[in-house]
Amino acid sequence: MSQPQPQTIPSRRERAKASKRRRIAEAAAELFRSRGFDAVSTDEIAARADVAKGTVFRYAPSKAQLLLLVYESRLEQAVERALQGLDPDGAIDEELAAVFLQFLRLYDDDPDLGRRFVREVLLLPPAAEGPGYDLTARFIARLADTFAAWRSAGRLADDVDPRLAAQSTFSLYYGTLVGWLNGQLSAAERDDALRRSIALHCRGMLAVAPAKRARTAARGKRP
Amino acid sequence: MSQPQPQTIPSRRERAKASKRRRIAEAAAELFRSRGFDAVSTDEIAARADVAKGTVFRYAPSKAQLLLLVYESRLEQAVERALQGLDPDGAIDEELAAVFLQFLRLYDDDPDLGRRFVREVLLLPPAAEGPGYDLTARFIARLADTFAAWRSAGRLADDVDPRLAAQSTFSLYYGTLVGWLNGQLSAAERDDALRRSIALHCRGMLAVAPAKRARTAARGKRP
DNA sequence: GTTCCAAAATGACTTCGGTCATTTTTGACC
DNA sequence: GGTCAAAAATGACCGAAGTCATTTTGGAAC
Repeated sequence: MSQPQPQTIPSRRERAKASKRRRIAEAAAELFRSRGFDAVSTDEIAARADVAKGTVFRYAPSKAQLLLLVYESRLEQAVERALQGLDPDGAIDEELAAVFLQFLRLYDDDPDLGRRFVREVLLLPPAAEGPGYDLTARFIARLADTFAAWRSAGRLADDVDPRLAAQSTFSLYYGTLVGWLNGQLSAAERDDALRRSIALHCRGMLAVAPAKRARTAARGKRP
Repeated sequence: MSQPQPQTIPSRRERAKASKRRRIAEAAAELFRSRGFDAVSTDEIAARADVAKGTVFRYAPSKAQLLLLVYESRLEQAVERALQGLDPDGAIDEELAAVFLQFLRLYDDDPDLGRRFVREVLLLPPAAEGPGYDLTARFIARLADTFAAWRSAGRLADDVDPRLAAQSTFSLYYGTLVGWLNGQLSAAERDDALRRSIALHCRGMLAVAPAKRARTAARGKRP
């Protein structure tokens, strides 16, 4: 991706590390999925990955962060797939909905684990370091580029801030995701809510067809 | 509020419970604020509240949920104040921004603790029971009523779904809150981002002044 | 005042996440 | 092969969250 992909084979040490990371991630994924996050101890994960307990904590700073290992690759793939799949000429609201619907589907197979992940990791690691930690931030930046392109093509109003638009759209997605994970929305309602809220949001951003934009009604003063 | 306010004095038992709840909440609040969530143990909280450790867990199912006790009353007050303060004739985007800016200010005094609260509690208690737990859901329902009133007054487009509009606006607030708590936004940027994203969102919902609404451009087909 | 029971409180105990001093492995250099 | 320092792995240990069998309390009924 951004790595220049060195052709040299990584050292034995690097290979061993990669292997351990993978084993730990897989052990955690399997155990979490079969028995649930809380019911699995880090000792079990270590045993299954065939490493000592302390080693687990060299690859993830806490049990919660193991969820990042578990979701990392799927998330990265989903981001690539979604952005790649964008049709530059498609209706903006539909394209955006298509992107985020893909993200929602990531959690379909195990919503409970998804909830833990969203809660513990995606939101609020104060200064988490490493690869794919600010994955969200990087995605939003790329989405902002897309908005900028749309604007350049004259499809969005000139006064739309691409960065803000990207952030806002993500917020709408996130709110929908949470509503579903919390059990307030069924999967179908969730998809519908996402589509409609994005469509609504886009309405204010689209370039008006030929001439004057409808002007805001009722401008009051705040006391 | 919704309680019919029984005039009879609560039984001794009820009074004792209320007192304990208050003592626990206060002890937790003071300790968390002075030393931070992680550095405080539940034993200390119990000692300060002058109850046994087990008692703490009768009033909050986990340490994290103590944060709900800590924030509960401030949150309820803020909701009332914010909704009360709404000017029905004010500009819709500005009124909404004013409401949510008040919520943001709740966390100004201790953003770290706020982050813990938002992370642990506001989001994702699967089936939390009791008073003020679905506080968010109830607030959104009331906000939806406000949107419905605006629409009835002809100030919003007829096809706006009040419930969805309320949910979406809340999502924008939430996203902004998280961005700030995560340190990506300064307090000033946060306020600005909130105002602008709400304004943008409202643009698509406002009733157009006199006649035809600008029609969506470029309708593509999804493959 | 006595009886009785359900609700509440208690604190010793268990379990598990996370640490860290010690040991082992790796690979560079000779 | 031998030496050495840095990186990685290890697992005994620690502290604190949360549990639960037992005790205490409140108050209703008599």
